[in-house]
Amino acid sequence: MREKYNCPVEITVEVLGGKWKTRILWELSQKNYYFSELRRAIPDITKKMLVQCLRELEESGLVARKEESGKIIRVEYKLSQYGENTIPLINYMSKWGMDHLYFQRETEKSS
Amino acid sequence: MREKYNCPVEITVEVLGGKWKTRILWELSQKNYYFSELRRAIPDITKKMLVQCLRELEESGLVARKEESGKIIRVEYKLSQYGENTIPLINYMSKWGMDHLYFQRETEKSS
DNA sequence: CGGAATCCTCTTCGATACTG
DNA sequence: CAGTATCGAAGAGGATTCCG
Repeated sequence: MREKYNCPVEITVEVLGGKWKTRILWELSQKNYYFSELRRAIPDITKKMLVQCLRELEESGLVARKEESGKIIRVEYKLSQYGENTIPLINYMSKWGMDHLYFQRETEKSS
Repeated sequence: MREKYNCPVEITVEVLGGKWKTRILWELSQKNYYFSELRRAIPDITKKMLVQCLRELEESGLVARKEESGKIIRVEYKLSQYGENTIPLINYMSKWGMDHLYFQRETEKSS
């Protein structure tokens, strides 16, 4: 986090910006995921980016990581309690995206 | 716009993503701006990026551009009627950013 | 004033290989 | 299974110059 922001949306862009973070949060808003499940849910993300984004979301306090040690190690990811505050925002972004897609399709037709 | 999306937030990221677009929309949600005013309102953006982002927001149908021809050319930018639909989203992102800043400051204290 | 056009840098992201 | 570590490509963004 920087020291000074001219506008609060800059903070949001800094924390949730980039290609993948909102997508990951959207998945985690549906249910908890093991790492490998999350990869299957987002097939086009690379392992590296998934790890990297999850780490950064964890650092931001939005995502909680739980290691299940056994013969095979599984790691569960879920929204932290605080992270659940992002759900309305993610839902809003999701709705806006769908509406915008519809708008685009309509304006294409009439051109 | 692509053809296929796995998740609606991808659309939103594609249209509003990047460092500047939400910031510009936030300014335009406050009032209409002449180009030069907008530059002063967002001092850290370069002229190139401002022009580029405004063009893309125009193409997306969110921003309207009005040229005032006179001795000196002035161009007014404002949200299009459709673009006003982004205001609630921008406000939500703004509120989330402020809340998150507060959260970060608090968790820093206790560490 | 409001751009367009280059050129260049830096970050983001992807591909691949390796590890406990 | 859930990661690290490197390397390289691509694209976003910045600095500068020129234009009507």
